[in-house]
Amino acid sequence: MEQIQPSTEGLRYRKKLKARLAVERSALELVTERGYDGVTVEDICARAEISKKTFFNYFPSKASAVMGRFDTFPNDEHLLAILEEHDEACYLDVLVGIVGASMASGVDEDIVALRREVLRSMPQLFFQGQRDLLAVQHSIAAALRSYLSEHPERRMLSNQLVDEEALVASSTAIGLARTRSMLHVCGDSKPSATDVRHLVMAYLSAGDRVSGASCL
Amino acid sequence: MEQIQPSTEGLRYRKKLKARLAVERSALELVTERGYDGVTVEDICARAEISKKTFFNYFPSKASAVMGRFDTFPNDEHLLAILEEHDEACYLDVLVGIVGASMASGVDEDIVALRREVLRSMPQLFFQGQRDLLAVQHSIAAALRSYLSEHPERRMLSNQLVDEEALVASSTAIGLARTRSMLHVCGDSKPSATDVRHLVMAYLSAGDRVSGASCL
DNA sequence: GGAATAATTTACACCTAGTATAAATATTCA
DNA sequence: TGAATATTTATACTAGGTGTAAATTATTCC
Repeated sequence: MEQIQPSTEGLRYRKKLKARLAVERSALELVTERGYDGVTVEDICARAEISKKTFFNYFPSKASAVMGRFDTFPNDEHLLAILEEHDEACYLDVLVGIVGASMASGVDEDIVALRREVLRSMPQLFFQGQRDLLAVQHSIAAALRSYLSEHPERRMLSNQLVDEEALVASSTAIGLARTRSMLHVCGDSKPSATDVRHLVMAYLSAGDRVSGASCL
Repeated sequence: MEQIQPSTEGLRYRKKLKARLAVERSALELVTERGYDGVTVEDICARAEISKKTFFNYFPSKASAVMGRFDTFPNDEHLLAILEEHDEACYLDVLVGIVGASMASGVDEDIVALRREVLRSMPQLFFQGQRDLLAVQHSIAAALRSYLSEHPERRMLSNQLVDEEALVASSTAIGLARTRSMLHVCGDSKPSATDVRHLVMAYLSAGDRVSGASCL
């Protein structure tokens, strides 16, 4: 029987876990004390007692140490497979679900609570993760290009080209995932992907209920 | 009679304009040749024959030289004033209109065409401007916090806190503006802010017309 | 337990975006 | 032309992020 994860126990593994936690905790504490821009990666390294290079072995960016990594976000083939599989639901909901699930995976309770505190008091941080989300967005756009080409019946913007729908969709999916995260962190409900989509729909259509409407 | 723009003619002004154009042209040409990541700011400076510092006097970031600046985006008081003024329309449409207008202002025909070409062949670039959009988004969020506090009747997410609505709204406005820009650049229609909002609404609701729906 | 081997960490040097400062240069206007 | 002013420049710096090769550290096999 082959093991999927090369090492899921042993000293090496435990140290890794501890180091990763130390980094996340240090990052969140420092950001709480001095704000995002008042903290450098080297500050975080110093507190977590690791080198800068090790930091970047664990986290692809400064933001990811504070905001969480997209650990389990599937690679391109896997993503496509998931889309193929969930052909009963709106693909946007599927994507928003995956992005959400990959955001806070494998992090301990403590860190999740700390991060929530930090985000509640500095909601601008919701928009710091851009660089990391870009990779996610690219994957999504690529997967959708294949998927929608092969399953035109699943398209939701039939008047646009497939490439355009993929572009708009990847952007929308990330936007919905972020909105969901904001609602979850700042409020106290945990809306489903579908809930968030409905909420945003209602939000957008509320625009038509104002006096004059449609002018710009 | 006081002049609003300190100098709208004279050698100094003309040189400025020429330099700015040279930078935009150089940036777009180089990116066409080598891709965004294959070009450094210093490459652009070399071709445009200016120093790096001058580059950053003209443009707040590398991305802004390629994608366009937000020249005329109003400052916080002005933005608030605009919102107060346009009380007949959906505030999202107002914001999307302003963002769109401030993106490609004062640029010559040539550059607009070049930029369009570049974006059509490298649509990932639509997501490069993040850093610059962040400032815009902050302004919007701040303006909305005041505006919605003083005009609760204009709120569109009455079940959430004002701060939450401001957060979601600023994010949504930027998203809509980007979607509009994508549709405009990649397609050949120029949808209005309201059109885009309606299109996205239709898009989101199309998700409910699939077989199973609602699961994640 | 100890040596060979493999995985990680580290120090170090490097690249690039972006900022600050002060000297040099160009423009304006009298 | 020359004084006042705006702009550019050279230069040096900070910070995020990457690549490389040496040094640690864990594992494994005897």
